[in-house]
Amino acid sequence: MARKRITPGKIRLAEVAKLAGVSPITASRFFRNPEALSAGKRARVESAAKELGYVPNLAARALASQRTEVIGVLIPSLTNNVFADVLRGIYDALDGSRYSIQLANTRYSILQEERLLRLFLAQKPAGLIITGINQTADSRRIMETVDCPIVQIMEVGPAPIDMMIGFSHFDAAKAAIAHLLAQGYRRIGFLGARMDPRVQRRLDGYRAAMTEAALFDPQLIVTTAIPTSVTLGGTLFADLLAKAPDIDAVFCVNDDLALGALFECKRRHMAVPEQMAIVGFNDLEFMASSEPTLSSVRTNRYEMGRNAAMMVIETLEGRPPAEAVVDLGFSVMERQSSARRN
Amino acid sequence: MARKRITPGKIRLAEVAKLAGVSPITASRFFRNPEALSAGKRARVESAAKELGYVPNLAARALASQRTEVIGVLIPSLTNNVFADVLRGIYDALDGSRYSIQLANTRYSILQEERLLRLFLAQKPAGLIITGINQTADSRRIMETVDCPIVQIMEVGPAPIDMMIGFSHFDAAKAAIAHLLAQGYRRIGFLGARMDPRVQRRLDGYRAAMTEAALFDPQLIVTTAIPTSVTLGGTLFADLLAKAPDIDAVFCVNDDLALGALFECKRRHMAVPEQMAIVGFNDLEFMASSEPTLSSVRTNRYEMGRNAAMMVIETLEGRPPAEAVVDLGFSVMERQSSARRN
DNA sequence: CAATCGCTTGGTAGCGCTGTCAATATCGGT
DNA sequence: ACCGATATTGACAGCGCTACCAAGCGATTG
Repeated sequence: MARKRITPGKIRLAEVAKLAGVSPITASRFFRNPEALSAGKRARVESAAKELGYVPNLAARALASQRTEVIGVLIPSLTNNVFADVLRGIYDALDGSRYSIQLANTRYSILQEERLLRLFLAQKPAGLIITGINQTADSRRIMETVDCPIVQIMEVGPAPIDMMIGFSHFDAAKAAIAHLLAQGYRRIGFLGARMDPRVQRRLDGYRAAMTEAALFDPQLIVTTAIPTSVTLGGTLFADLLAKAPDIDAVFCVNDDLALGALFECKRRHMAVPEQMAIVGFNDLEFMASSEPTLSSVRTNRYEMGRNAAMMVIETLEGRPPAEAVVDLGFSVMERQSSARRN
Repeated sequence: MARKRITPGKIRLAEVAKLAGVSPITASRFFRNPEALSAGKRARVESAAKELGYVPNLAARALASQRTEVIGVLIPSLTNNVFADVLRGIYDALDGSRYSIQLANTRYSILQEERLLRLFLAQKPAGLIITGINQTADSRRIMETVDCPIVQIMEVGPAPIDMMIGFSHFDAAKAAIAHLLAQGYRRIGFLGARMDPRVQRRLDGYRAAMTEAALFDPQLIVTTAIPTSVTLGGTLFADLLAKAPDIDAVFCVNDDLALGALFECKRRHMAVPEQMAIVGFNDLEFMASSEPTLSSVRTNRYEMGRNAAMMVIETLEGRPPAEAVVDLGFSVMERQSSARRN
């Protein structure tokens, strides 16, 4: 024999409908599309729901409607402040909306990403936000066949899966180097850690700018696969100085490395910027208040997250954004650490 | 008339069962409790599921079983690095398990927290991780009546709702001050931002230590409700110097403030620690590599997150932890910025 | 040899909601 | 007063899975 209802006191949609004197379907519609009801019934259902403290059962809704109101978010790291800002933007945009977030951490592995993607899509998310433009071929194929809005964030590039929001890491790095060149620096070193695809493109931008200026020298480049940290910034900077003692500036692929380099300069009693200019990337909050203040490339991370989430929502509500690819740009923040030579 | 099945090709449990030559119920059991099956059927169902690429429908499962495999996590901030580490611990602990996370941001508001709590609990989470021990009376009541493991994290205190893992912010701050006193500092300032309950308790610890040493002076305390930042650290430190120019040390409620204070010292050409000792709180990564290296109080944030998640899981699997309240302690990291006077 | 036990397996119904389509109410125009 | 069009409402069945209970089965026991 089958089970009996165990919780006879629970408030279901049927109870609300009964109290409001309408059919369950009408009550259901109230929660999904209130405009479809006549004003009278709408008010009746609303007060009935409030009186009973009704909360819809999302599992039942998801089962019956074959979709969820969950937006999947795939980011490579939870620790990196960069993603903290993006996430904050996403959460802010979704706050108060019907949608919620399912967050997963790919740990910079596109295989892990593919695994998580399959997991997500099996649950029919309402939308998807995924980091970067380098996915496995299988991931791409899966995403192209799935029927929900997808936004790739953090960078822009060719062939978006659906939508895209970010900026050009190549251009941003190139602009940072152009700034150093304009300030009169010539032997500009490069410090890179983790070397994920976006960092690689920053390296490409550096290489392009240096080559154009006929100043490129592989000796100026120090990179590692190790995850970034301030301590690592100091270590890499020491390595760079050992390889190329005559450098007059250093471009760091992120602000942690830049801060580490600054501390290492202090340790060696090298004056910044007189003996060594430093430029970071991302413009985290501390860059503007260090001593000396540190130059960096500002990226609009919060806006990126916020807009990405809004693009998903707008699409879901039938108002897809005019542009599928949004370039948020960047700005080179020129501060004391890269002041003009002499 | 009712709708027809729209997706005839979809792989459901019934298909797996058919291919495996067992009843749907047996197949269902395989996914929930494989040990209950005989070895033969287990293998058959397993290979059938793999062959068809079966992925269970979580909505249907949640609806039928009246529970979910989601652990709710309520934290006050996404930006604060402290919570990033905790989150990483939680995600790591749940990685590979059947459980997933629903994350929400209370923005340091216990009213917001209560709202989110109701939202969460209405969906019958498998467990709950909530920050701190200061909830509204209603929140407490709700949590006490709900039937799922709950872990309060970040601090320990009396009357846990269910389980608890953290450390004493009072003791930690007191130990930091004791360290400064032992090093010979006497006029020790206090810098506080945001002033959430845990920061308040750090202030209490400071006050207790200073009072015991007969050195307490309200002029030494500068606090603000503004969220913390490195820049703010510099500003508050400047305020403190204006109020009490004769201080010889400063205790900052977090490392960002400490870094800001360090930069402000450099700007004023005050030698650290000769003219001004600095101690932070949390021991973020950069504290060990700044110049000079900065003393701090190490807190075990990753472990806190990891253990909290494991406590929830273990309880769910019928192996509740021996101790409901876990004190992870702290350690005072003594570095150059608080080296002995003279 | 029947009774008992423990393990595995299956049948039935229902979890709470919504898609589909039909039915009814409302309305303006002729 | 009639017609068609539009807005509102309702009936039905089913989304995919699992709780509950019962039955099958071989082994053990008195």
